[in-house]
Amino acid sequence: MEKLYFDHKLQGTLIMPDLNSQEWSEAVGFLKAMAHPVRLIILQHLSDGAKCVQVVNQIVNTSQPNLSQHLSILKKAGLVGSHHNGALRCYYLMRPSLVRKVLKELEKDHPEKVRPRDAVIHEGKK
Amino acid sequence: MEKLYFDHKLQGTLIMPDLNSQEWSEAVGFLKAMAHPVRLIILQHLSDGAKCVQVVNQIVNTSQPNLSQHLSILKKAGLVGSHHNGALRCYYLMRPSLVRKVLKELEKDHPEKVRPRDAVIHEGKK
DNA sequence: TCATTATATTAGAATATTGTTATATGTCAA
DNA sequence: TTGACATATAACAATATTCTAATATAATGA
Repeated sequence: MEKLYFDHKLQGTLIMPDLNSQEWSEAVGFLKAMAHPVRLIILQHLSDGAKCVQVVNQIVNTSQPNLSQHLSILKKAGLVGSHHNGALRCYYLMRPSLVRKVLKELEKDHPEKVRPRDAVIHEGKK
Repeated sequence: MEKLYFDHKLQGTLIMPDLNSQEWSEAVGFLKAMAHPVRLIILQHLSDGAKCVQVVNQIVNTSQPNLSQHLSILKKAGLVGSHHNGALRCYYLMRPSLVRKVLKELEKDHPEKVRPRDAVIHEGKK
């Protein structure tokens, strides 16, 4: 993994032009972590406030070990953190704004007006 | 795949409460499609305007068949569409607003202030 | 200390994703 | 029609992800 696909020095005026290689990987890591139904549900509920595993386990319909693994994946990606609360362990968002905004964008799934720009670029090889 | 993890009828005031099962799958599909370095680069560049495969191929550092496969994945997910332009094929965003906003959120990677809410919920089993 | 509860870790099979190589299809221009 | 170019598809090996079952750890209360 972590093959280098792209040299960002080439860029002009794009969204995300200034991310270095590591930040780019982090961004992909965020998306990967979110791209699973169980983990997206977890994030959805953590964006409503920190919760202990017990509670999350009641919400998400999967086994305890599986839930624990998914939480671990979210943690490694840097999307959530955790702290102890007695015998319990509670998780919270580490990137609350990112997570909430992405969820909101996914929510309003207005099939947007697509207007393929007329000026299509096709220079071919130089 | 497509196991059912969650019954949305349970929900209170969450982000994305109103998505039905199919819409939820679509949302996860969007994230999955975006969660790959090559595909994220493609989306980044398409968000700057429709482009033909040739041009994308100059930007992304991978083989032609591999690029074609990634474009196909993006298309199946519903994130991009394509049209012919003579012998060329051009791709454009089908969800421009979604893609751009997610990219922008990933861009400003301000490690956000995390304030785990004091009122942690831990009701345990009823 | 011992059980109990809460959570994490490990191991492994099943499945999915990825990249490469080879080949197919479609368009255009000569 | 033929050849060159542009892109897609198929087949397959390599790798990654996922879930389950079993086990481990850690805190709490009797």
